[in-house]
Amino acid sequence: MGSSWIVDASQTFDLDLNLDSFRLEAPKDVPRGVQINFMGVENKAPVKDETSDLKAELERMKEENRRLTETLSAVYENYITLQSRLGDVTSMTSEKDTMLAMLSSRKRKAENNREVKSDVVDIDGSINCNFNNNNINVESSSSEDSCKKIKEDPKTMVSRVHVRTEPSDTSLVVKDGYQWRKYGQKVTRDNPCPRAYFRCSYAPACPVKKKVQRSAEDPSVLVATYEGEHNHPNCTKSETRAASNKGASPVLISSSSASPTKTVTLDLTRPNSSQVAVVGAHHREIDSPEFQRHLVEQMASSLTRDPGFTSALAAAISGRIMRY
DNA sequence: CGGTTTTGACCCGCGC
DNA sequence: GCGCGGGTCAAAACCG
Repeated sequence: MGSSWIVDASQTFDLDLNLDSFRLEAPKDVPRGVQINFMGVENKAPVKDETSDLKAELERMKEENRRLTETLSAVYENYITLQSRLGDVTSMTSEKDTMLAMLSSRKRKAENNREVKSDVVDIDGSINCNFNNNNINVESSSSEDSCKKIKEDPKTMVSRVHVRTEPSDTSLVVKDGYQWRKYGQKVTRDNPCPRAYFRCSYAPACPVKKKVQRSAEDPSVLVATYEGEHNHPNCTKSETRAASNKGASPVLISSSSASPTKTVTLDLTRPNSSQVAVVGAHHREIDSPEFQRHLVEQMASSLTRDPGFTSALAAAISGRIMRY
């Protein structure tokens, strides 16, 4: 594993989840029919009592906020530690795979061109981890791909995205913020699952192509291979509308032809995960406002699409209302 | 009605 | 030259 950058999304936007900031308990001695406001301030209370109450409340909230911040920091550190350990373990695994692949490569020289996945993993030493659904692994290479056209044109960028989907999901749809038109499907020799061919339909002149096929080893994993670069801006809305709720939703990290290798691993399934670890990506791309905006959009859409998050939010709100 | 998907046919490069 | 396999074409079907 090479150098790495940690992008802390909390640097760009604050998400204050301290629900205790919105205390809705009514004073116990408030008679029925008396209207109170949501700040817990009784209109008829004397000014001095009100001030002291507010001060006490403020101090208590500060203390609670401090404790929550410490807890969050501890969780974040644990996350980073686990992430690095996982990276170590998987890189060791990929090194072992490299040795095995090298030993067996001579025996199956004729099939080397079809061993794209393992080759890319060997060359990149990338992480191929799957925490749970929607976990994504993006691999990119500029010249190591087996595709002949790519070898003829070394500037053509090829990136590979691994998307874990629901086992019941049989569609070959990978939502990546662009609008695609399927132009072919083929059953290949080394994989019983058909491979779908897509072109970017947002711009007729856009040279980008996408191939999507289920992994032969793990049918719940979709492997999307992107060739070329989009020559137009993103079109998230149209893609979202066209793809509806079907398909997995990775984050597309557009790759420049100059970067030989790129691995991006995102875990969008944790509602509290505000950290994104980007390994081996170009710093300028991470710093770019477009990248960060896209990141935030994807995080927000991931949260709102998550039924668990929305139901928990609804339960929390309704619980507060019922208590009140 | 226009855009998308499906699917069989066709093209092309590679290995034997 | 021939067969094989991956990639593309294009007409028909489908859908909103």
